[in-house]
Amino acid sequence: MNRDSEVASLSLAGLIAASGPRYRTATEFVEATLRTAILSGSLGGGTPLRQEDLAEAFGVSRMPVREALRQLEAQALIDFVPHKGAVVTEISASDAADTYAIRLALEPAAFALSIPHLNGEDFTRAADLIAEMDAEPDPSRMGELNRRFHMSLYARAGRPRLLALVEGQLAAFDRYLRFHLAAKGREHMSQDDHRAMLDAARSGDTARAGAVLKSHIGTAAATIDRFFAER
Amino acid sequence: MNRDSEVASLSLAGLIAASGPRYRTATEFVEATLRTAILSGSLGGGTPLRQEDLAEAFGVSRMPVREALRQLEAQALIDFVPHKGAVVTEISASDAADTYAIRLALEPAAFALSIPHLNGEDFTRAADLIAEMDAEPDPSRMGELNRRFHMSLYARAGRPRLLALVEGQLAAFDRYLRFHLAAKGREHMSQDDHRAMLDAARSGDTARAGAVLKSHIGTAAATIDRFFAER
DNA sequence: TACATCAAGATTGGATCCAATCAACAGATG
DNA sequence: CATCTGTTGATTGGATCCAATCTTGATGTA
Repeated sequence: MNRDSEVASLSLAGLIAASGPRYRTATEFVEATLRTAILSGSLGGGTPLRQEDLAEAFGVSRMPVREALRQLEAQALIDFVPHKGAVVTEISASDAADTYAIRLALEPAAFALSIPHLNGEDFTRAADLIAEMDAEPDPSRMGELNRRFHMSLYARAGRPRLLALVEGQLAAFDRYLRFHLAAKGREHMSQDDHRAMLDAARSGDTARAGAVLKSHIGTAAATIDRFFAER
Repeated sequence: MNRDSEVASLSLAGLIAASGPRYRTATEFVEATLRTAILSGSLGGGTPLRQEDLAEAFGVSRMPVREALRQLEAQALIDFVPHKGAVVTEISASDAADTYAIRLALEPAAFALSIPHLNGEDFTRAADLIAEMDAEPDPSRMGELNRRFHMSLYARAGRPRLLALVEGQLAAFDRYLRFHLAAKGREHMSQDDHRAMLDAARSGDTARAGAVLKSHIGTAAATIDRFFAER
């Protein structure tokens, strides 16, 4: 066993032990844990993922590991290198730009479709999530809250596949959110954006909501770009 | 073996025999063949797909079948019903609307990013594909040609993940293209749209190109909607 | 010393086997 | 006659085993 694999196993050990929800199948367990580890940065880009090591770390056979890796490959989180094992895909300015281009295309569409059908309960939930984010000290939980906030505003779009795509892109964005938070200290800027989005949605102003959202995503993109440029 | 499964096997037999390209792995072979069968309509919505039957039909074990089904589930082409087997997802007006909403969001973005970098070779290829579509008598090949035409215009967007998403949506669209072709006879309408898209791209008119593309997608959506409404 | 060749190790994809779970149906019972 | 229950059959998820392929390092030679 080489050192990289040991590192991967050690990084995973905590996550595996802390596996809160109980999964229906071992494959789900492995996939969800690996995805969390990659998106949160516990498994950094370039980390090799050998099936046998992962199977041992998870206490399962190689088969659920294999299926989980396939799923992660489909989500562009890992690359398969034939006869060398899977490796966690590297993050890069260009990959981040890709994510932002997709978000910029999809999210305003989902938002516009959703706004006319949002109700009071939705607005309350979104406001609660803003408050939660203001109070949340743990940066690693920020990704989920951010994702839930955005999704709460898109939820009434009535387009399940569109929403699934958006949610996937927001999850992919988690890999970069860490840098964003690091660069912006406590990220008050985007909380202002979030409030503006909610306000616009409340008043049913679809055009303004779209403009705010695009600017929100654009600001985040610029922050990440700057981060990559500065190294 | 129940009758539905026999139908599925029979539908597949031809495709399996005609498998032109040689695949690197059995999983790829099964996945590609099943996807083609579903997208082309050979396997209609609701068809149950039992792993054992498929394994027998493909001449492989259940394992590559299982992995292929997982991939297809991730692409929303099949649903897993626990302890009942997988079934091909039903197509519906609402699902079609979902596909169109996604295309309408993603494709203009890809087009706009690509247009400034398109070169003469790209335009020639696109024009060739239009000519090919004009001459193609086989409706089942139209989907691939249509997809390649669209992708040829987006190819220079420089956003690999965005393009992968777009290509996936265009492939999903194949399931509806059959109805579109049936409704429009020889579909000269959208060939006009295709020429207009190419013209706009050639002259570098990003705004007009986007407008034409949106109208193109909107027209197709309306045709499909009408088709579903009429039954 | 550089390079070609070959053997051993590692890694994956696939096959077969086993256990757990659930659906469906027959039969009993109120 | 409706309903509940127990049993059987079907189906999947997971484990273990095997074969094929590639990488890598050692070794011999020009």
